[in-house]
Amino acid sequence: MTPAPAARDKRGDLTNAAQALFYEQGFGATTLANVAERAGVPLGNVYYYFKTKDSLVEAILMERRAAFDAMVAQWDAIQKPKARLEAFLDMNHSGREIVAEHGCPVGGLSMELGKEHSILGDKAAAVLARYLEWTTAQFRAMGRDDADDLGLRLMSSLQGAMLMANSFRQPELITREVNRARAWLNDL
Amino acid sequence: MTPAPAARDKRGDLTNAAQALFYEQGFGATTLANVAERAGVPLGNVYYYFKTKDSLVEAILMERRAAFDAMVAQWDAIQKPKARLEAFLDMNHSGREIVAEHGCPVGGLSMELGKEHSILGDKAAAVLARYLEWTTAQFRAMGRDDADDLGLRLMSSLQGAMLMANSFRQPELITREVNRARAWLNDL
DNA sequence: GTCTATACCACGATAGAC
DNA sequence: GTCTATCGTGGTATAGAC
Repeated sequence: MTPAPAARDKRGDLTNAAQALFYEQGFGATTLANVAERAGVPLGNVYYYFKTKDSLVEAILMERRAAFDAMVAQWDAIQKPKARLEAFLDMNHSGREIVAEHGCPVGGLSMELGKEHSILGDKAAAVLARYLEWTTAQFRAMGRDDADDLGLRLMSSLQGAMLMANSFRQPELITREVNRARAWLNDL
Repeated sequence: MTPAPAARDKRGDLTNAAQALFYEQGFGATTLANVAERAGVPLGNVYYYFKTKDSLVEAILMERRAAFDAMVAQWDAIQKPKARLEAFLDMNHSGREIVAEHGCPVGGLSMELGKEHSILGDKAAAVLARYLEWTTAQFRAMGRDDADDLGLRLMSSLQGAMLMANSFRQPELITREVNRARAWLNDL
């Protein structure tokens, strides 16, 4: 048997590079040459894996959805719904530095792609909707019949805090809002 | 005396066109040819008024600041600070349809320009900061010494609502948040 | 001040050898 | 599957006649 020669996952390298660059610079400002370079792949070869730039961002949206689903799988092992939401808040808080630097990865893409490019914008919004559905489900599990309202309020306040934190480059604004949300959650 | 031949303000036409297009399509996605066409000005002539595309967006940022200052001048004629904030909320509510379609004009520019283009991003953030300063000043006039916190909370919740409303194309999300803010304001 | 023509470059995407 | 070379388009910005 020949020893397996550490097969390289070029497709994965490309989505990783693209994910980071679209997040840091935006979709429009990032060129496929940027992505290829960061992934260590020649430009021409990108097109073997992704026929267009659009299909690349679609792949990233799907990965983000999958990543969130994986987190959800962990959180759903927690007994109490309130504790699940607290875990969700913890995650939001732990990302505060990066978010203050580059904004919310999902919110940012949704905003950019939503302008003019309506097909891709809808796909980004669908990822955001998934976050919203999950938070709403937790409030419902808590027995609240205003769960829709509460879920929206939580997501909306976090999005607002992330936008302000990003505009002013102040991660503490996220800390503040997360703490407020934690207290609010306990008083419900 | 020759009758004044309805002098045309080309510079103004250009900033108006650019304002609308940057808002609808984003800064990066809008070409100077788009702007020129919408303004009814030949492409080459744009450069007589604005040396670069960047200087055009800077001019727009200044106009937005001036427009806000003009609103503020009206609101400041209102006696009670709480009523001034209510007027501010009314304005936010009245724009809900357009905001659901294209997002917050200031927040959107701040987000887009903040990515990579840090100089312009700061200028956009400065406009947002001005909104924040004004709301904070109203809470201070109400005698609250947590005015900083309250001002931030108001702006942040509005930004969050606008982002969600835009992602999902639902103006009612803004109505909801504005109503909540109104009630919150009364209970303070 | 105005406008046409165009330089110049960067990008997305393809062709085609290996 | 991989990679180089390149096409075609469309963008910012300029030159220079009027």
